[in-house]
Amino acid sequence: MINFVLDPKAGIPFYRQIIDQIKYGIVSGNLKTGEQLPTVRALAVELKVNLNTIAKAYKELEIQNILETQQGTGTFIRKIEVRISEKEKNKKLQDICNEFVTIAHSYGFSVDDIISQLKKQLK
Amino acid sequence: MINFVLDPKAGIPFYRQIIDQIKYGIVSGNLKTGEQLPTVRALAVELKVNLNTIAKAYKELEIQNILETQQGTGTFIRKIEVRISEKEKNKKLQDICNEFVTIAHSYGFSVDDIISQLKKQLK
DNA sequence: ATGTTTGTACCATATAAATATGACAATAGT
DNA sequence: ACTATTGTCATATTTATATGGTACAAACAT
Repeated sequence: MINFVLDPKAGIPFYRQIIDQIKYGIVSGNLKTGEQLPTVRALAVELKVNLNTIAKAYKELEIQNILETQQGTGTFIRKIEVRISEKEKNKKLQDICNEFVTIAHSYGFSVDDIISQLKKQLK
Repeated sequence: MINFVLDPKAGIPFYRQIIDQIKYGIVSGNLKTGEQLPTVRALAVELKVNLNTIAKAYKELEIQNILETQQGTGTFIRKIEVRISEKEKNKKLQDICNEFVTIAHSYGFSVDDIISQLKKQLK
C-alpha cells in the first residue's frame, strides 16, 4: 500500500500526482499485482479532494490497462493475463522500447542511461 | 540538433515538453552554444502544432536567458551555462523510466525483459 | 429484501492550453 | 528597393483540463 501525498504547490494536477504515485508504487513493488487500492471516497477524504479527482486518476489508469475496476467492489492493480504468442510479445516489447528510447533521446538520455537507471530500480 | 518529440499522453503541455527538451538538450550536449534552433514555423509544422505554441516555448526560454532571438534571423542557444541539478536530471530520467516500466509491466514484461531488449538494440 | 459500499455518470464552473488569423518589425539576400 | 524569411504581438475562439456537487447503478453482506 502507498501513503499518498498531494502537493498543491507542485504545479501538477492532483489527479496526475495520484497517477504518478500509483505508477511509482507498481515499479517500486510497493503495489503488488491484484492489490486493492483505497476506494475513491476513502482516498478523496484522506487527501481532502473531490471523489471525482480520484475517480479520474483511477479511470485513466484503467484505460491504460494498469488498473482494473469493479463497480461495487473496488479498484485493483491489474493481473496480467498473457494470451498472445511469443512472437507477438517480442514485437510488443520492441515497440514499447523503441517508443521510449525515442522519448528519452529527445531529452538527451542514452540507452545506457536508461539501462543503468532500470538496474538501479531492481535493487 | 534535437529530434523533438511530443507525447500527448504525457499529461505535460506541449510547450513545456519543448522547453524541457531544449534545456536537457543543452545540458546533455546535444545543443551547443550558438546553435540555431528550428524556426518557429518549421518546428510547428514538424510537430503538427500551432506556431504560437512553439513561440511560447522559445519566448519563455528567452526570458530565462537560455535562448537568444533575433527577429528576422532566428533563435539561438545563448552562451550561458544551463544548470540542472543532478537530482533534477535523475528525477527526469526516473520519470521517463517509470512511465516506461509501468506500461511494459501492464503487458506482462519485467524490468529484466526490458533491459535485455534494450541491450539487444545497442548491438 | 434492504441497506451499505463500491465505482460511474452527468452537470456546472473556472482555468489553462492550443489554435486561428492577421498585422507588424527586423534581418538577409537579391 | 524589393522580396522572402525570421520572430513578435494582439485578439478572438475553441478545445481540453481540472475540480467540485449530486444523483445513479452494480456488487455485496446481512
